[in-house]
Amino acid sequence: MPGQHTLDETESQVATRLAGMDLDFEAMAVTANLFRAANAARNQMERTVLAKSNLTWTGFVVLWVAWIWESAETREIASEAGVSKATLSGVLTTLESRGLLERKRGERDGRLVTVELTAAGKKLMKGLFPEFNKAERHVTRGLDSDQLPAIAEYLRQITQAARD
Amino acid sequence: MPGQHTLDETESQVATRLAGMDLDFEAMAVTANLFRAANAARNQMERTVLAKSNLTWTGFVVLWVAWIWESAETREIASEAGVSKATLSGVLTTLESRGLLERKRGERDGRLVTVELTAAGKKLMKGLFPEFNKAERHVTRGLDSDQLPAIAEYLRQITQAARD
DNA sequence: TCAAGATCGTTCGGAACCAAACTATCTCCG
DNA sequence: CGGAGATAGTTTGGTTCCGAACGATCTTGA
Repeated sequence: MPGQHTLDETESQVATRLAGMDLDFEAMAVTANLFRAANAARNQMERTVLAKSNLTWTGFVVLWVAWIWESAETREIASEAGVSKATLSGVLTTLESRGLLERKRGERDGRLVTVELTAAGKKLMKGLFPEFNKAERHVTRGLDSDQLPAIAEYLRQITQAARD
Repeated sequence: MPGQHTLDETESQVATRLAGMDLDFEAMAVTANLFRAANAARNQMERTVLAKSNLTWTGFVVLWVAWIWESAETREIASEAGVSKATLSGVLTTLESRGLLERKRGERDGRLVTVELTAAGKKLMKGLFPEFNKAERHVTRGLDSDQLPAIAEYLRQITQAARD
């Protein structure tokens, strides 16, 4: 059955294929598995939690940030959600047209736009987030729970290092 | 200067805002930081390594998989790259039109398509990958190097758990 | 006071992205 | 054989995504 490789097969093929090159294989393994893990977790959550509410990943993250902060400026949201301001602009239009949030021009500074969830948006998040959290527990269930805080900290280090 | 929050500020706001709800905050911290880290690392690498070759992230990953396996079937590539077959189809068309790879219909099985890098594609990857690996080292530089294998293993566990 | 520059969000063009529908091919079994 | 069903990749339609260019607004300094 050619066509599907296990993680181990892939990594040993990588080692063979790149043998002799002056590379940091341990750093490579960390980043490669970082992307694999993030992708797999995202796909899983999109399928099991978000699809039934007809939300995209980014749409959910945007709602989540605005929900957590009660009201957020767009540049905050873009930064937290990890998308460009151009992308955010389109996503906000989509979510606004579905009545989940509202844009408000800044009064003190006319360039700014703040985003606030509508009642419908708040209700959606209130119902959805516990389910989302269940999925978060699901994808981390293979980890020793004593280690979770340490793992979160490792990931923060990567984020920090990647930001310059 | 409102507009930028640190990681700590964000996490403490989350804790405050969701206090009292029955949630697994440690699992939440792991997944939230997983996505932040993957995003930050990806953006960093796109800017510093991929942009100068006019490659998208996915384009690079597709080339990388085909390069590592010498020749790969599209379903393998889609699975390794973490994209749908529909997406892959479009990306392959883009890369093929740029002369970086070739599609070949399977001879034994006429449904299959295998992908192989052209000479130009191989040359590109050979020059690019060491630079990419430097960026991989850069984003992991905040981690204790003794811990790297263990961290890679944690991430494999997440990938595994998210796959069902 | 008022231009020059900085900063913000939107728009534009083109690539990436997915689910669902579709075409082509293969496999299985009666 | 030969049709029913499974499997592979492509197409379609609509959203997300980004960099670059753009207008609008604010800030700064002469």
